[in-house]
Amino acid sequence: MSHFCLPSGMHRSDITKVAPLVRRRVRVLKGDALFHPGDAADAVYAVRVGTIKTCITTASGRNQVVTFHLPGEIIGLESLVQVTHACRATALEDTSLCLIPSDVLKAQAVHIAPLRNRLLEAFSHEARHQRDQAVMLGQMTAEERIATFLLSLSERLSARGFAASEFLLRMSREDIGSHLGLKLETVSRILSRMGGAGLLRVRARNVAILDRDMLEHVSQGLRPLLPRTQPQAPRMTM
Amino acid sequence: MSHFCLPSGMHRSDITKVAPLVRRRVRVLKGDALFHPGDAADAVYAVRVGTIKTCITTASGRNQVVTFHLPGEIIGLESLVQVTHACRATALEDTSLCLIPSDVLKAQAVHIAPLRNRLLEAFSHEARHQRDQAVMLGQMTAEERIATFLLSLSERLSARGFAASEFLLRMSREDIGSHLGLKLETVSRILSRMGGAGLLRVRARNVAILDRDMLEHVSQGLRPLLPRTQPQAPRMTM
DNA sequence: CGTACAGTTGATAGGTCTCAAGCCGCGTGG
DNA sequence: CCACGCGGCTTGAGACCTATCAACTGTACG
Repeated sequence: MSHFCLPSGMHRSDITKVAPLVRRRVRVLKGDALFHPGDAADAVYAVRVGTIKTCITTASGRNQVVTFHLPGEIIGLESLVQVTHACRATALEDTSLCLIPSDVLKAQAVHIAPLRNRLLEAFSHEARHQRDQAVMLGQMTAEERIATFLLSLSERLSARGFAASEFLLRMSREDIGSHLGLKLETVSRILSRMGGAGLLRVRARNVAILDRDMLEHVSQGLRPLLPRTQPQAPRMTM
Repeated sequence: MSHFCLPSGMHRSDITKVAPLVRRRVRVLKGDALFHPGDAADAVYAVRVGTIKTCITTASGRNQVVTFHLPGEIIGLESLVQVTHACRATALEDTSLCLIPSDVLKAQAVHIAPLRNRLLEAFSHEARHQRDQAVMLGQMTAEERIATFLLSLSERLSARGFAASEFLLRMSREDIGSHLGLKLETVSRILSRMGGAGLLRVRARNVAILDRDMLEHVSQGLRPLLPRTQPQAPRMTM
């Protein structure tokens, strides 16, 4: 339940709470990086408009999308603790962010109790989010992962005032797959399948959720898998 | 690299730092629970002797081992932020822990800067750990996962002064599988395979790492999979 | 209008799961 | 002390899901 709403970063209200600390705005063009692995980690960011993905590269050179950051969400909390970034943060569309220098944030946290608590909460939230992601990757099928992912996107977007049931996927099929531990072909197939089953309407990167209840059932594995090819006569009378 | 040393909780030195705050000791017998989901989350624990597993149950009723907590590691950091536990913490052997009430910890953190930083670090560490877990589940094969898991155990045990290359698995094959997103049969098969290949010596829950270099190669997918059946004559001269 | 890239779809291969049978170690009780 | 039974573990055969390889379509952009 509560483990499976997978938004990341702080809540909406957090943005306004720390508003006085914001030092400047940053713009990142589609495809450009906000920071690279190895860069000095000296600021925390909040997405104002746009979308950012953070990717990590493993020792063996494989890449994985760790998180998609939507408007209102926080990036780079780790810079309060570490000196360099481990991830690469890339803009999926032209994006503008608020920048708060991490030393300012740390200095202010000494005096302001609510801010301290907010930081703890944000970290805790991040840990929970990553744990839920691990649980998802550990035991969900491809269909369950994609259903969960779409519902999470829907929820987070609607929390920011966007339409809950019709939205644009800012990321490629490959990005989605990377985030969910799947290949792009599998993502594509399952989106098509969900479209065919009437759960979604998918046209390129436009997605409309047509049957949210059913999608939730799928996300919890309560439903036999959707038909792989066409349904056929399910079982003849012997 | 640094992403794949997967210890959880604070470092060794943390234990002593917060020693004055410790209010009492707790003992949990093998198989018993330290706390259940829904229980009030009002304390943070540090393992003194023994091993604890924390499990989460998803909305669909499936269970997953989130973390194994070895001596020196921290449990229940979330209680600084949340009022109830989401996980179940179970002892894998008779275990004794230090208990620090979370309100005491929070109160002290107001005055003691190093403690504050420690808490942030611990949270950040936890988030990183969970992220690495997600990356592992997202793209590693069963062999890579198990190699990574064994190396992580070895590293964490040796950090606490235990032997690095020969240790006892406190958890069942099923627990390992649950933690790694695999079934117990797969865990068993792969341990056997690694034994047969000379990387390990496995007898029941005793594990000895015989070829750490090779195990590291396997953990990074740099090696063609170990032979599935018996090694046979590796390759005859045609 | 053609190139390039993202996405779709098909056929096949491969890894892990499932189901099933047996083995082993250990605690219990005769 | 040994027989027994149970849970944890091993091993095998087959099915299933997802990856892989490949062809093709559509679409954005020069």
